[in-house]
Amino acid sequence: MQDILFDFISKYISLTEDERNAILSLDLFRSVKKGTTLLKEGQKSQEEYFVLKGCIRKYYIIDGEEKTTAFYTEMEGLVPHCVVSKNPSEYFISCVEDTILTVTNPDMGVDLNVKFPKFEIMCRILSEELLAKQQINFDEFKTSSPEQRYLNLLQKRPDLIQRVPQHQLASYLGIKPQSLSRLRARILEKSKE
Amino acid sequence: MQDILFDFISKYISLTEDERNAILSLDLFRSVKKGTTLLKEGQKSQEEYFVLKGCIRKYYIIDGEEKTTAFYTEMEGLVPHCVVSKNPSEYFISCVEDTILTVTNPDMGVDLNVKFPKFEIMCRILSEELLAKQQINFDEFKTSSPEQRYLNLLQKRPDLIQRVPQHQLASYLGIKPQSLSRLRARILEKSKE
DNA sequence: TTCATTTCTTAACTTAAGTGAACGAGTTTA
DNA sequence: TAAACTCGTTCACTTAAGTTAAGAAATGAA
Repeated sequence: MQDILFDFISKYISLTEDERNAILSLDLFRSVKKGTTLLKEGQKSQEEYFVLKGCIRKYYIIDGEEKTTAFYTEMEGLVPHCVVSKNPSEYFISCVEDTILTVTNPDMGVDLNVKFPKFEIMCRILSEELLAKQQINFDEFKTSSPEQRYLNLLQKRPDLIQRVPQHQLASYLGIKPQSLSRLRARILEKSKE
Repeated sequence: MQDILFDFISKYISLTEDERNAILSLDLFRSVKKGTTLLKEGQKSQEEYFVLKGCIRKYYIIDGEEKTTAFYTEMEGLVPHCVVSKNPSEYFISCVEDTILTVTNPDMGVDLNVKFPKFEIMCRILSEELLAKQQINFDEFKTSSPEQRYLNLLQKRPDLIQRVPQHQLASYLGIKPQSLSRLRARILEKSKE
């Protein structure tokens, strides 16, 4: 399981045996069952997550309705906003599938960064990459219709459509579950012609 | 003019006289007239911008139509995606108003980071803050209707609605100019009752 | 298995956004 | 100054998403 993590890290920096052991000694790995809630609205958690296997989602509850705004799958990391802001969380995080992830907190990051400055570099690169990706995603979302967004998702993350319930996908696309159903039927109808 | 920049930096790190001079010696400041295009689709620019005064916008041209996806005003910085990806730009950047900004390139950043490691720290903090803000923004966009988005903007950045043309605001809100007009009329109508 | 719950789809109706066209006000250009 | 543009608004019409409700299918628990 560790191998997945080290493979990922090796894309950004190379680690010595010592450094690997330092990481392993932190005991980061956790297995969580489908449906487990990792973070609740109102909590002041300090936990950061990195998904090794499985899928977790972020969602708000607005007027009693769940609004899923993000999914994180293999090789994707999530620093909840409350960790950065030190305020109570505005949202929930829970497991869509049985999931294996690493759980860290900012102090551990600081420790590692002091011992191994390489880490600071990797974190900066990761954060910049993520920001760039995020902005492109946001732009695509703004400039396209729900139908285009769905077709786009079908291209870019076909796995998500398989592994995630429709009603969660719907709010991820910014629409209601009924509209997603209808939209899918419409696309199917078009493709028949 | 420099004071604005140093005031901003001082929120994150404190600078010595030497460091200030090193920054000033780089000759970063540029004044640009309203309407000037800083970056065109297809270009491989290496320029990063930080707005000291004025307003710039990022827009795509899709099917011959301008789609504005972001505005950057005082104290906001922008690293175009093409700088990170080294690919031709997917979008344009131009000035909504007469604007004063700093223009840097990644090499200058690297130089500064080597001479003054503080800079690396500030960049990381900025990038993390920005990512967090960006994600909250995206979540809000996904979970609200065009009308809610407009009302939200009215709360959070009332200045934008004054200084930016309506048709640019419209695509920023993910809708057509006509729809924004109608939506505003609708809100006005409601508030009369 | 059976019952309850969740999830997905369908349908009818409402509401709002997209589209195409027209108009007036304000700007720019020749 | 006149013509050409740009910008915002309005209107009529089309299309798609929101809403409410109902029912079928899948899932989970007793």
